Amino acid sequence: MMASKVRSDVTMADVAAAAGVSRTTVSFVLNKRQAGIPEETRTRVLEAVSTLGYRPNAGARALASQRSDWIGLLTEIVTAPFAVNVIKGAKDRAWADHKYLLIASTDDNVTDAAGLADQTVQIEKLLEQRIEGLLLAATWHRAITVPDVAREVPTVLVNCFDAAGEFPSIVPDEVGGGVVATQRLVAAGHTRIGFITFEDDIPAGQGRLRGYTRALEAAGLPFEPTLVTGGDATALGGYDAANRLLDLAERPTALFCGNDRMAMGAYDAIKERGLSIPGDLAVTGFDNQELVSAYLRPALTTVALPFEEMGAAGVATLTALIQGEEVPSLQTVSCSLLERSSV
Amino acid sequence: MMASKVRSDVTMADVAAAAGVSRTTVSFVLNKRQAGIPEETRTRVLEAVSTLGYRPNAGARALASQRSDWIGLLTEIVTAPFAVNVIKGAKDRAWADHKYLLIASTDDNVTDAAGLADQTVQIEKLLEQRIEGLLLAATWHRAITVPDVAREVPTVLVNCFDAAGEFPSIVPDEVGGGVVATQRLVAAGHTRIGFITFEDDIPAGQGRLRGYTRALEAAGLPFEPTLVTGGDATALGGYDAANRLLDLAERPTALFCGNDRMAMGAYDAIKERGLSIPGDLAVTGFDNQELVSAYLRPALTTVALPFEEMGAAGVATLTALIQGEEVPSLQTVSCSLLERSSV
DNA sequence: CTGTTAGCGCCTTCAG
DNA sequence: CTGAAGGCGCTAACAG
Repeated sequence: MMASKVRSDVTMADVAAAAGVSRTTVSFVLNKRQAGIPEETRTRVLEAVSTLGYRPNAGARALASQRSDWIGLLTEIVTAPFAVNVIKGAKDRAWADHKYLLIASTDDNVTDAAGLADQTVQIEKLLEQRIEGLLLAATWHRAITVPDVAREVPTVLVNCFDAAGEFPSIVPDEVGGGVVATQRLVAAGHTRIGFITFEDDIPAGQGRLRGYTRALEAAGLPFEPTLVTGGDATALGGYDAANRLLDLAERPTALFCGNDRMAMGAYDAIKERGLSIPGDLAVTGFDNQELVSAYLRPALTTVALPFEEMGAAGVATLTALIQGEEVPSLQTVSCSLLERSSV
Repeated sequence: MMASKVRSDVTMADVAAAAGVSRTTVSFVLNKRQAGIPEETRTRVLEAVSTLGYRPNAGARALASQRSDWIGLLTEIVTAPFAVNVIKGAKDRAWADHKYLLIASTDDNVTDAAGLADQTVQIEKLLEQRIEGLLLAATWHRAITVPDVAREVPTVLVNCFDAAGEFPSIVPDEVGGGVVATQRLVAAGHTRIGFITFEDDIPAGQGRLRGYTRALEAAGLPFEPTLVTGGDATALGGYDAANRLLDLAERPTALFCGNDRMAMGAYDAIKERGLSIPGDLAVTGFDNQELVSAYLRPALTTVALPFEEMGAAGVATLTALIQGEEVPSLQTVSCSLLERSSV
């Protein structure tokens, strides 16, 4: 099997010739730059464009106009696929602004030198394409080290932030998410609510815990340290932590799990004791990793991370930055509750 | 917060001036086109490049050389994130060939008109960047409708195929995967192996079933229709199907589940009966959706779909096609068994 | 081995 | 309202 058709090579000059006008005129009608071009000329040009199958050459346009309309997006997509919605949000918002996304990806959740080097190379490639701005997106909310080259162009951080606070960033409202997850349980009448947190000290853990305590406080419920226990962020970690909570003399009637994977493990612990969800124990998760939460039985009520919105906000912020506007250094996007059947 | 640094604007002429040579010479050392340039000149140029922070302008280069070195990749990544490894494979292979990936994404598993239109627009944008070839990647193995514009440039299909067989395509070896998943169970000594298939008639279902029957045959085991049952491709579908199999008078001692989500449901059905995995029932899945398979308890032995390899094969095939070589119209990439703890 | 000379396809003043 | 002319940054013959 071989390649069939070759790309036509019609240029603007061809269109001009076919329409019997100058290249300037063609450029004007295509870019809607000049107001008063006779309708008749306009349609003649447009017809020539479509019959010849003319397609503007983005590279040439960028060269001449010194504007590429490209925005670069570097993401660690490969390692934590569920964050791809950032791409969707960014892409849609960019298109609406007549900007286009150049997506590059990194292999790793880099903190090490090799990863930084890889990122640098990727960004350089993006820079060679003369992107007007750069979006750096992480798969999980955390502090990152921004490669130096990123400074060559306006840069916005999505789902992450730099320790120095040098770059504008967009992050999820972990605290607010913790509040809604807990409130849902409170609303269902629970007063002894366990919280399974991460043993690692990460922004998600800190924020969600704070949300939990705030919601308790707002509801006039006491905070009991024994109801909070940590584990690693996996199903096994959740299983162990849930068992600890279920072993309590006065065991909780509801569990707020730090993430969906831990909730997956908690389900096992609960079911093993012959307890039912949500009858004996109500459960809420966090992250809405659909592969997990939607297919658990019963389906898990959880809090969705606003990846799509963060992607869109990233582009909007970047666009403003490119135009020299002032932008907030930290934006927080709220997380919403997804009601399913575990409460 | 505002944008800080502006991108420098050093051009090749600047480098030439700084190094005291002509632009041609700079171009030669940068592109390694001319063999015998004095080491001394070379280093002088390279130094100028780095002190000035020169960065080649890809657009200008493409314009002059009529080669963009870009390959377009259109994927439905957003809807089925786990297939992102296609990107990784494609990217790595492309970089090795000094080609770069321009990634675009579609919102939907399109078969409808709106989706096709969206794809068309995306491809056109890619074409304006003068990509030299196009990769169309699907998230699940199936027949797709290729937008007409794709014909303007060499195109290869990844994890999908067109009904007319007009485009070269790369697909997973579902049959082979079905064979290894079944064989693993046979190797563990099982002789009554149930198979949970998809009720929808899709390539994955057909292939995996064929693999199951072949493996049985190769092992000299009888094929019993009652041991094969279908359901929809979700945890619930797997749960129901597993229950049906477990209700059999002479129940199977092993279950090959059509995919990991169904295996997730099967686990529930098994555990509810107080049966243990793999003690009472061994289980294999398919797809290796890590969020599920790695975190199930016990971790699921499953078959991994070769996304990364398919991405790489796609780029390799496309590169050949671009160079006018003959390529096979259908390539099948083998699926490998991932041993965990459920057998 | 290095410099000169043309464009690549498009945009953009500036005249007409 | 439309055309002519120059140039964006780079590559590629072709001389020297």
